[in-house]
Amino acid sequence: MKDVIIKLLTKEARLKEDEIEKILEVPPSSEFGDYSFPCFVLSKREKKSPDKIAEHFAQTIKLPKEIEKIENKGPYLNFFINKNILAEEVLKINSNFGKSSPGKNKKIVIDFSAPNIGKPMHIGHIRSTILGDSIMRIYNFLGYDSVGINYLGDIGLHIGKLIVAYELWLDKEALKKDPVQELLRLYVKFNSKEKSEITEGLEEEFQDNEWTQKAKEKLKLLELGDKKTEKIWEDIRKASGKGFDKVYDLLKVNFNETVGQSEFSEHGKKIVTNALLKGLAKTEKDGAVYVEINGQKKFILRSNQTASYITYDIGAAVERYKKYKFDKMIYVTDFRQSDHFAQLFTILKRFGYDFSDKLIHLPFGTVKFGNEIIATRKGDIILLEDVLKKTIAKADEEIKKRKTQGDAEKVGVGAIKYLVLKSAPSAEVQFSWEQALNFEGDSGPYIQYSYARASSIIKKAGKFNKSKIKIENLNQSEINLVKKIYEFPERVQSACKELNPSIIANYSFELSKAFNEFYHTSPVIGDKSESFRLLLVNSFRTTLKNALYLLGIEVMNEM
RNA sequence: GCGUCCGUAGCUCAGCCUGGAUCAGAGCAUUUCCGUCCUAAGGAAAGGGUCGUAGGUUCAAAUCCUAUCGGACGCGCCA
Repeated sequence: MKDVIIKLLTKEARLKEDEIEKILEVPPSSEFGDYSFPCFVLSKREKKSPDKIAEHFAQTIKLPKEIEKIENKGPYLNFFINKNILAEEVLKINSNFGKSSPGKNKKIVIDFSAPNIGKPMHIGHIRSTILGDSIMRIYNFLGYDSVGINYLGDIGLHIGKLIVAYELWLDKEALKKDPVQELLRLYVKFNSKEKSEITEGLEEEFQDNEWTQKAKEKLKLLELGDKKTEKIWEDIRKASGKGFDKVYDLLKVNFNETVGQSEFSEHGKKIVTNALLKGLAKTEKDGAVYVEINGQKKFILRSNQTASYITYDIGAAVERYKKYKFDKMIYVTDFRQSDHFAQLFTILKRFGYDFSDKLIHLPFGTVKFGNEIIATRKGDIILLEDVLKKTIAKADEEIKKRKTQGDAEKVGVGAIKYLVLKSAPSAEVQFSWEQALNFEGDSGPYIQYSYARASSIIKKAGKFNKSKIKIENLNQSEINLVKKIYEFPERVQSACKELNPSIIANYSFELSKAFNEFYHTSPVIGDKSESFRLLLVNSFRTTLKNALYLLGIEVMNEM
């Protein structure tokens, strides 16, 4: 429909297609038509007022069948498209609706979730996980071949701390019963010990005390391959992995590859050594290696010759490119790491890796609870598992109240996913129980509910009667629904382009709203336009299902 | 100090990249109405905003530019 208008205008207004595409807009109200062309741009060339130009077009343009009428209103040329033809198009859609293949033969690697071993997943982690999963689904939907990687933080000082704590205070029974809680207890206990020895007046984060030293020693032992320490590390990884899997199962998030950061220590160091030989990096007197970026030293190897955070990332990036030859790799992490990734990309480029141009960092804002940013160190966190349990319990309650056949897990998980995805990635997210447990209005359950209602109609009707369809005299709610459905493919494409699933989340809500209005004004079964409306409901259902699929939210026929 | 992000109704957020039309849109909360009818996790309606502030660019600014205030964050041989 839009392309018909664009074609028409290229001829009439003598502008290029992409120019028109840019200017053509959707008017603020449907009284002004479905598309609108503001004539300001032409007024200079034509030496006429935009009002006059619009008037001229309105009188002279010959209309193709897809367009019902055009009107000039001030400087605007308004197009009213033929709703019957649009409706016909919408009734034809199938389960592939919205798919296209701009991504054919293109490979995308997405690095997301990436929790730290030994720490539990709390609500601060859900964003990377849910966002990354959704972005992967969107890419796949558009024909890309995407690979999801979970890059586990299995090395670093927090591991050293845990090993110390594990040796001193482990409660074996507790670890068996609830590995996540026990590891958290150990971690918090260590940190409180460490903190108790901080000297007043000095920057606490930078202080090394007896406890910090112990943790560093363990880390060194681990690097040297000490058997006993390695065993503990393995135990911690296993226990921790159990906790992660539980969450991923609930969220139905899958990865193509799960790999520990520690794997890339040697690769990273080798690259640094080579760069050093080529004079691309410099050495400090004490042996630490650095690269100078904008006059600042960025260390890529410590003085004791062990790897730093960025060393692993350098190794991992190079190895991944070797393995996947990706067209794009996206890191989905907290915005606080923006500088880190900018530096990583610069370093790779300087070291001669041209694929560095294919790397993208998708930063997202912090999830806050009250005014606090969640810190594992203090232990005052809300576990992701608990959040999910609570929303699922609420869903269960609601289902029981209604005596229907809903799936509490799908509803509860859907509520959380929707809550996370409806905000643009760059925005900070304010987590509150009130919002998480609100199943009305702009929420996941509202949308799932619309789907269930639609299913219910179709179930009751039994079968479609495709032969007897007449499309005429559509009412406003039918037109709105048709138009909304028709928008879907465009929305998917912009969500992909902008790496922003909230576009689809908002769309799902708008679509559901359009359906619910239709539902109230237009009875389906027994009505004289039953056959048409039934097919419309079916198209709605197909579209909503696809939209929710892209968000990782499941639908059900009853709830 | 340098840098990044955010500031739109009481609260949570769309819209800003790619400036346009009458009242700047939703949801929650508040007030009112809708149940013999496909699931009321629904629908209809009301109140509520000088789009942080001040300049500028433009025929036109929530949207672009500059400055400024407020908030979050980054600048470590932590990850």
